[in-house]
Amino acid sequence: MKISRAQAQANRARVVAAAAELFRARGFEGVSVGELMAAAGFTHGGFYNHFGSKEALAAEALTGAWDEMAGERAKARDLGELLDGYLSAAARGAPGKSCPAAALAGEVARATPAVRQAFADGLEGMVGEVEAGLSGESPEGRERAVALVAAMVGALMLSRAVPDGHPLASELLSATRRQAKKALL
Amino acid sequence: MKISRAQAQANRARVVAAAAELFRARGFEGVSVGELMAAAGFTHGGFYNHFGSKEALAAEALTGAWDEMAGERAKARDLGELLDGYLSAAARGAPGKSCPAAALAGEVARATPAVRQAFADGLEGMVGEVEAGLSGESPEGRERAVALVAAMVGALMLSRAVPDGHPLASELLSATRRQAKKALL
DNA sequence: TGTACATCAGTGAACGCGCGTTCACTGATGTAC
DNA sequence: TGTACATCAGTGAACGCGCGTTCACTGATGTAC
Repeated sequence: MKISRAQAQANRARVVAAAAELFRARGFEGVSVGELMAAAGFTHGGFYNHFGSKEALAAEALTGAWDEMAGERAKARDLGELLDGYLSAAARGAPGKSCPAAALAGEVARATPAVRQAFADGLEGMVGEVEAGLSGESPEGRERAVALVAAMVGALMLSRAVPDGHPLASELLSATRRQAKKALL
Repeated sequence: MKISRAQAQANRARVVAAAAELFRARGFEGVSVGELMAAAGFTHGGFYNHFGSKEALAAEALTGAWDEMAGERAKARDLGELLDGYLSAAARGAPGKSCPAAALAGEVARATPAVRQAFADGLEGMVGEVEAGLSGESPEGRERAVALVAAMVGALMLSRAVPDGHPLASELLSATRRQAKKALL
């Protein structure tokens, strides 16, 4: 059965959205094309009507995840609020709905150029927004923003790697929150 | 052909050492049991004489990688030197020989409890050494050390994820180096 | 507006492949006497 | 010290499985007249 063009485009977007969440939750290699299509409500065969390969979808899904993150960031009224949301137990427990960098940086380092570029574009956007949130203009604002983003991503990622309930799981988040606020606000 | 017990133990150690490097360079899922054994100079069939499963080896290899890192850290004379070595272009280009956290944190978050525990043990060791290197005793030394470790790991990992030659690739390293030294020394 | 035909999104079987793991076999090592 | 036998580290073929990808088919949509 053929489907209307508008419907087909909407279906394609459903696959990208499902991928944006599943890839973050379980990694690129941890999700099969079949699961991706099933999560969007389809069978696997139609995948290649929309995407050239699984890797091509990965790049698009990454961009989608970064866009979603940018929308979340826009809700924070200042940098302190952004830090509290980013470095929270809720974010730790919901990798599929939070920062693509904290979920996928390791795999991205070994991915195709298109995926790495999409990653860098999103990361650059995050750095820019963090810089804009820093109090007071300063020539080293960019440097401070870059270092802060690294600390945020590192803390969330390490917190997830450590066993649930391990002291470091919460310490990584709270220590980075407090030290960052002390240094930057 | 059977082998002497001492030789068998040495062979086993060769496999763990090969795994410690290959897993960091290409990820747990990116290296097959056959490649691991070949890198150590054997055929794949003998693997299960030494290890219960690939995941069991992963936990051992992670511990081995952390021990290796601790040896490297001991060479730095102070925290500044440690930062310069950790956040260097050389470290960025040699994931197989540098920090297990920056190479594997993402995959560890989805690994077995034994792997996550081995990861946390090594990370705790790193935090302890960084804390010992901080100038001046302070009640918040632990907190500062935890936040610094998060920043270091995040910066190295993100630098690798971004395309080679991208401005952020070197900025992440230098910004974190400079901001850390400013805040902590 | 109505009809005939081309298009193409989605289906589900099938492909080739590499993976982790198992197994029968080998022969030097380790042990019992 | 010498001999006979059990052990077990390493080999390489084989297993079952899930993966990414391909393909013939379907039928509603879109288009030409």
